[in-house]
Amino acid sequence: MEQSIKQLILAHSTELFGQEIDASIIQFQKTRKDVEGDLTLVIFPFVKMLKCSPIEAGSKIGQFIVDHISAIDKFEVVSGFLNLTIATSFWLDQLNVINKDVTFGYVAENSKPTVMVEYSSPNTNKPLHLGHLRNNFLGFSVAELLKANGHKVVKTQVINDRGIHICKSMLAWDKFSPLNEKGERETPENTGLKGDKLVGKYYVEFDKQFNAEAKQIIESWDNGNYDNFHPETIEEYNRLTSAKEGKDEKAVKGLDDKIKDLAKNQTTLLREAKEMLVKWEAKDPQTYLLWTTMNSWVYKGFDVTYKSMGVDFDQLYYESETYLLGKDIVLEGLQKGVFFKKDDGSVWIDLTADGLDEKLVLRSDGTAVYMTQDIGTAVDRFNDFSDLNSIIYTVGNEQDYHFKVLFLILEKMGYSWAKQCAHLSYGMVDLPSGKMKSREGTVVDADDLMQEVIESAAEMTKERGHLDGMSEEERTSLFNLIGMGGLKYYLLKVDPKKRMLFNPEESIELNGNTGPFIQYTHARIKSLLAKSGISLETPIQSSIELLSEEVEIIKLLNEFPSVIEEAATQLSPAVIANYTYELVKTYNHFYQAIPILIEEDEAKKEMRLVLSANVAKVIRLAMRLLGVAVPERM
RNA sequence: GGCCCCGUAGCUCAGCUGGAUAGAGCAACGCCCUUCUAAGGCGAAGGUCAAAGGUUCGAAUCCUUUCGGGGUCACCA
Repeated sequence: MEQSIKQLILAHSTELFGQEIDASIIQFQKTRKDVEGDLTLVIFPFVKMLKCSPIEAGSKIGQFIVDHISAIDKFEVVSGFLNLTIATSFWLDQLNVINKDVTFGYVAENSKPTVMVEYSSPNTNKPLHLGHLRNNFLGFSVAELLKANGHKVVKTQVINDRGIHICKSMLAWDKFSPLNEKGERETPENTGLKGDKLVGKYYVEFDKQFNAEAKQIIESWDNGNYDNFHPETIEEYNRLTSAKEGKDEKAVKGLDDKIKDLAKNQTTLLREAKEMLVKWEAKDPQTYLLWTTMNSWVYKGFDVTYKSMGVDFDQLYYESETYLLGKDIVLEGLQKGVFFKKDDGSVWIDLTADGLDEKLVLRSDGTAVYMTQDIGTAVDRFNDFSDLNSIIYTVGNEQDYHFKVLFLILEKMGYSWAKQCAHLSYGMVDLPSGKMKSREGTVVDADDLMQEVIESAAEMTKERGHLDGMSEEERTSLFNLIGMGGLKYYLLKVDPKKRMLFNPEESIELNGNTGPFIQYTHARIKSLLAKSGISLETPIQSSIELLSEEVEIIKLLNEFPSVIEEAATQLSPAVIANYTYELVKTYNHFYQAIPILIEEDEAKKEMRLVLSANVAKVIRLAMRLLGVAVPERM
């Protein structure tokens, strides 16, 4: 509709304004709810050209549109805004079109280039937490959005399965796990613990012992006992200690942290962990066995968590398999002169000309760093998928700098696809108590949270739900659907880019802008339709009069395709969430005010049922994009 | 300190490619279930859009500065 008006004005611009006009000055917006009309044209840009008042200009253009487009019934000019009223028959035609389309709003699949969406990408040394939930729900949803917008999508993750952090858990398990009566160390089988939880337990244990050891070292330094330490270390300690003199609290804390780091580097535990990493890189059989065993526990645990989350992956990448390729590419780049080597043998890239720093890409001992493996993984992916057009990395915004550098390196290496890569950077999830810190035990475990949310949904649904005649199995799956739906919606309704606050009480709310509220509306419509027993196939006659409440709904339904497009372009599920909430609120207002089943006029009743059915359909299609299922009853 | 992000109602968030009187939810207050699921609806209340300048017919939205919060600048990942 906007397009046809635009074209009309452009085609007759000379006639109307005495000159050619630029398309950009034709600006439409939604008409305010408190004035009459469906579509508003902003008149201000035309005023100068016509040299008359906004009212005169608006009237002239308005009359012209009404004369030429039959679907525009009338117009009204209010202080520089031309409000156009669209004929009800137009809206009814739209409703019929929407009604016929079972995947209304979705673009035909695979009609656009292939996109890879990376998300989750956990370390294999500890269980998934609340931050991962935001990441996973976001990544999954963005993948769905891109599919609905016509792209072919490959969902992936890279598993950070190697590195010093993994060795820490391995070492701690090896050293500290108690033996049971059979002489076995702790395993998921003999403890009943989920694999990722067991490994995480030892990661925490490592940290505990490690800190205790560092503390002891600092104490001995404080007591003037410097035996067994390198003179340089002692010198550094003395330098840092004396620097504390007369400094404020914050500066002293910073220096204390540096002293702590210094002491940590002297611990036997860290030294042993480093030795283990070297052994691992040398493929020492015993270390390798321990590594594969413990990783397999973690993967089993993750699988359970992913299943509860309702997310999946088409292709997995393991850092342990891509870091070598990364090293090769760095060496290739060194030949090409993209990178340079320092005296100690470490390899760097100089990005100062791009306003960034020098960045390490290979350690002096030749081992890979984070960047090395990310380069390898990216190249690996484009090798694996010949039709791949771009990669979207769902990673927290604390890594903004890393990805800026990564994309720049790939570009300098001459990969044509480098410019297509994007970092879907999302904000951290804060708790009311502050930031989540795994070391301080303030993380919210993903499994625990999901379980709590489902239990809470069960409790509240038993209280107020409509569960008669439902089997135990159906109930369980309903509680799950409501609990998880609420959690996903809660995490996705906020703009991904923004840091967000996770309030445990709000996350299980059922009222207001929540997942269950939307699910409830869907269930209520389904109940209505079930009772009606009407066929929704036959088109509605366009002669029916529409109430403003009905037009409002059709208008919103009509926007759905462009909402999907916008959400996909912006990589923002929040756009979908906000739209759906708006639709549901508008529908509820209608539902409350207008009789549907009890309407005596059959044609009106049928139209309202078709309208309701399509609201339910759009709710379902929209929620599917968020990974949220909707129930038939609740 | 350099660079990046953020600041909208008591709280959590929309609105940001400039357009009409800045919107929701939660909390607090009042009303509506012998009409279809009240997990709902209606009403009232709540704002110096961090502050100050600038651009513009018009600024929450764009630019500059200041203040406040966060992130990042590792031979960690």
